[in-house]
Amino acid sequence: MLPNKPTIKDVAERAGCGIATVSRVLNNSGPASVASRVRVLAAAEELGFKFNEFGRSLKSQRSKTIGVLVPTLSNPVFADAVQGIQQAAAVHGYDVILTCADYDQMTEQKALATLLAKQVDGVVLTVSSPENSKVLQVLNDNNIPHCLIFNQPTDSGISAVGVDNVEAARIVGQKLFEFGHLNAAFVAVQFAKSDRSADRYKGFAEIYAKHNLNQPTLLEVDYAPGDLELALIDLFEKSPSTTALFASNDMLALACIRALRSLGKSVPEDISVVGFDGIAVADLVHPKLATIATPCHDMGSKAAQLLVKALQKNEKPPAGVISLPFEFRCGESLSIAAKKNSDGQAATRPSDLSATQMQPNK
Amino acid sequence: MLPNKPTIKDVAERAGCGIATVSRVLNNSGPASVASRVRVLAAAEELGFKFNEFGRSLKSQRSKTIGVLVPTLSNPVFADAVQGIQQAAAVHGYDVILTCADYDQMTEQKALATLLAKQVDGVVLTVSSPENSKVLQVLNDNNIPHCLIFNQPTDSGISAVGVDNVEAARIVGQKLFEFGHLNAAFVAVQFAKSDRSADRYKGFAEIYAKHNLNQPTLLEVDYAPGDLELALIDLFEKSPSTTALFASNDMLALACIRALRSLGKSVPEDISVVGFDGIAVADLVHPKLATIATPCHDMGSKAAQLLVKALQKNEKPPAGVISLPFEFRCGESLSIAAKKNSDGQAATRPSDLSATQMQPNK
DNA sequence: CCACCCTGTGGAAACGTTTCCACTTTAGCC
DNA sequence: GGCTAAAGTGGAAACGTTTCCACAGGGTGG
Repeated sequence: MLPNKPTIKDVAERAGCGIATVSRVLNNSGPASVASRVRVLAAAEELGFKFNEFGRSLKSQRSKTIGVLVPTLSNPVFADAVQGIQQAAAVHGYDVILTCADYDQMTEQKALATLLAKQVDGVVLTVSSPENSKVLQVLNDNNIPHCLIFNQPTDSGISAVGVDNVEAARIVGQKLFEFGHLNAAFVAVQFAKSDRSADRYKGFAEIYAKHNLNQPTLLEVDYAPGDLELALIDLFEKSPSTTALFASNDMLALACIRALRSLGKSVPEDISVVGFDGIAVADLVHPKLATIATPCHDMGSKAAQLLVKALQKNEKPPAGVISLPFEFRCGESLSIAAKKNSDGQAATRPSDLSATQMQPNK
Repeated sequence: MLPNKPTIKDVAERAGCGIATVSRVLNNSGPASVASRVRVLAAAEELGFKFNEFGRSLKSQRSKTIGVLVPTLSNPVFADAVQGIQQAAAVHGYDVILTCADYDQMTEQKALATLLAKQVDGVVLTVSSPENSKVLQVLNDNNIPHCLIFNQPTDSGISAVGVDNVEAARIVGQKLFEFGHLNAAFVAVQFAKSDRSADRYKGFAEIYAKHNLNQPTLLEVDYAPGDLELALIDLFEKSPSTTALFASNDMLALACIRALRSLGKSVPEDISVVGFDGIAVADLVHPKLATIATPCHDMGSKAAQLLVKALQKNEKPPAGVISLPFEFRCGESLSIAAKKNSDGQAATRPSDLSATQMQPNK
C-alpha cells in the first residue's frame, strides 16, 4: 500500500549511482559531477526522500536537539523564554525538547536524565539554586554544553543570560525611596528556593541601608489560599508604617493587590505595589502594575543562540553572565507615599484602619 | 581522559558474555540465567552504562518522542496545555518536542516538517482551522497518529480533546440574558483564523436568537494599540444599548476592561464583560473576571495519554471529539444590566457618556 | 537410552547514515 | 603522447542497538 519510506539507497538506485554520491549531493559535502547532481536531486524529489535522522544521529552522535529545563510554564516569564529558545533554535535547525521541574530538585534531576538519554546536544535551563546544583554538576560531568537563564550564578565559570536582579531591585528601591516610601516590605514565595528572589531582596535592601532606613521587611508566603492575607495583616500589625510592597514577581504582585483590597486597603492610595518581570497582563490590569520589565523572550533566544553557536563550533558557550537590559515601568500601582502618623494610619484618610482590617470586604 | 561512553559491547565484554545477552537482560526482553543476569547488571552499573537512544531508535524506528504544535506559549492557555502534555508524556517515558506556529499556516507547515524530520511517534496539536488544514493532511498522508486539542473538528474521523465551545458560549449567553443583558457584543481577535472563536460566537448568538433578541454584534479587532478602543467607540455609537461584552478569550477580556475604562465606562457598572478560558490571572484582577474556566492542563494531559496509549498499541488514537467539563465562573466583571434609555445612557448614572468618551482618563 | 524440547547463549544481520579509501576517469602539462 | 594531479565515484566500514537464528547442554517422557 503505502510504499515504505525511501532511504538513501532507494535514491541511489533510482539515480543510478552509489549511496555515497547521494549523500554527498544531498549534503553538499563533497565533489559530484553536474550530471549526477541533477540525477540525484531528481530522484530524491520523485521519491519524496527525507533523511532519517536516526541514522544520521547515530553516525554523527549529534541530535540537533537542545534540551530545555524550566521550573514551570505557568509563569508567563518562562513560557516567553521557552518560546524565545524555540524560535532561535529553529532558525539554526535545532529542535527543542521541553521538561519542567516544578521548582523541585528531585524532579530537576529526573528531567535532566531524560534529556541526557535523548542525547540532547546542549541544554538551556533555569535551576532553583545554581550554587550547589546537582543538575549543573551532572551537566559538567557529562560535558554537556549548557546555558543558564534567569539564574545569575556567582560561579563565573558558567554561561548564563539574565538580568542583573540586584541592580534592578536597587532601582525599585530607589524609586520607592524617591516616592517617599520610607518603610517597605519585600514579598516572596519560597524565598529559600530562588536565587533570584534573594538577589532582588539584596539590591532592594541595599538602597534602604544606604539611606539609613529600616531594612525592608521580608515577607515569605506560600500559595495556600488566604496565606497572603494573613501575612499582610501580620505585617501591618508589626510595621504599621509600611507604605509599599515589592513583590518578587508580577503574579505575586497582582495577588498582593487583590489581598490588600480584601483588607480594605487600596492601591496605590494606601499602599504602593511594585512587581518584577513585566508580564503582558501587568499592563492590562487596573491599576497598571509598576514593575521591572525584563526581556524574557530575548533571554531565551539569546541563550539559545549562544548555545547553538557554541555547538556548531563544537565547544561550550562562553563562560560568564550576560546581563540583558531591563526597564523600570512605572505603573499606576505606584504613587507618592501617603503621609502616615505613627500608628500607621494614612493622615489624609483618617478612617480607622484597624477596623477595616477586621472587616474585609467581599 | 574521560572514558568514551560505554556501549553495550563494553558491558558484554566486562560481563564476559555476548551483547545479545546484555540486551536481553537490560531490557528484560528474553531469557537469561540468574548468573549472567547479575554479572551484566553489575557490569552495567560499574561502567555507568546508558543506552544510546540513537541506536535504539534506528533499530526500532521509534523515537519515544511526541511532537507538540501550538500557536504560541504567550497565551497561558497553551502554556498550561503544553505542560499537561509534557507531564503525561513523561510518565510514560515519552519526551516532547515543542514547536510554535504563531497562528500562521506557513509556519505551521514548516514546524510540522521539522517534527516529522525528527521522527516523532505522534503529534498533539492545535491548528488555526481544522477543516482544510494542510497540516492535518500531511499527518494523515504520513500516517502519523495525532490528537487535536482546543480545536473541535467537524470531521469526526479525527481524534480531539477539547471543550464544547458552542455549549460553553450558550451558557455565557444564557447567563448574560438572565442578568438582563439584552444587547451584547462578541469581541474576537482574528475571528477568521480561529474555529474556536467561530464556535463561541455561534453558541452565543444561538441564545440571543432563541430569545428573539438582536444578534450579538461581532467585533473583530486586532492587536494594534488603540484598535480596541476605536472599535468600542464605534460599537457604542452604532449600538448604544449594548450592556455586555463577551470576549473570545481572557486576555482580550482584560484588554476590553482596560479599554472600556479609558473610554470612561466602568465594569461592571456600565458594561459587563465575560471572558473565556479561565486563566490564572483572571482571578487576581479587579474586577475578577467572569469567564468559562476550561481545563487546559487536563486537555493537554488527556490528549497525551490518548496518544501514548495508542502508540504503545501501535495504532491511532480513537477517532472522535472528547469534550472535557468546563465551568462558568461568575466574576465581578459581570452584573445585572444597567437600565439604559434609548440613547444608551445608563439610567442610574446619568452622566454624559459622549463627553466621557471624548475625554478618556489616563 | 534415545529423541525431544526447553533454556540459555552468542554470532551476525539489519536499521540508515556518513565518510574513509581506493579506484576510475578526465584534464592539464611538458 | 605519455605523465601526473585532480575530480568523480562506489564499496565498505562504522555508529549502537535489537532480534533472528543456530547451537549447546540438560532435563524429561516414552
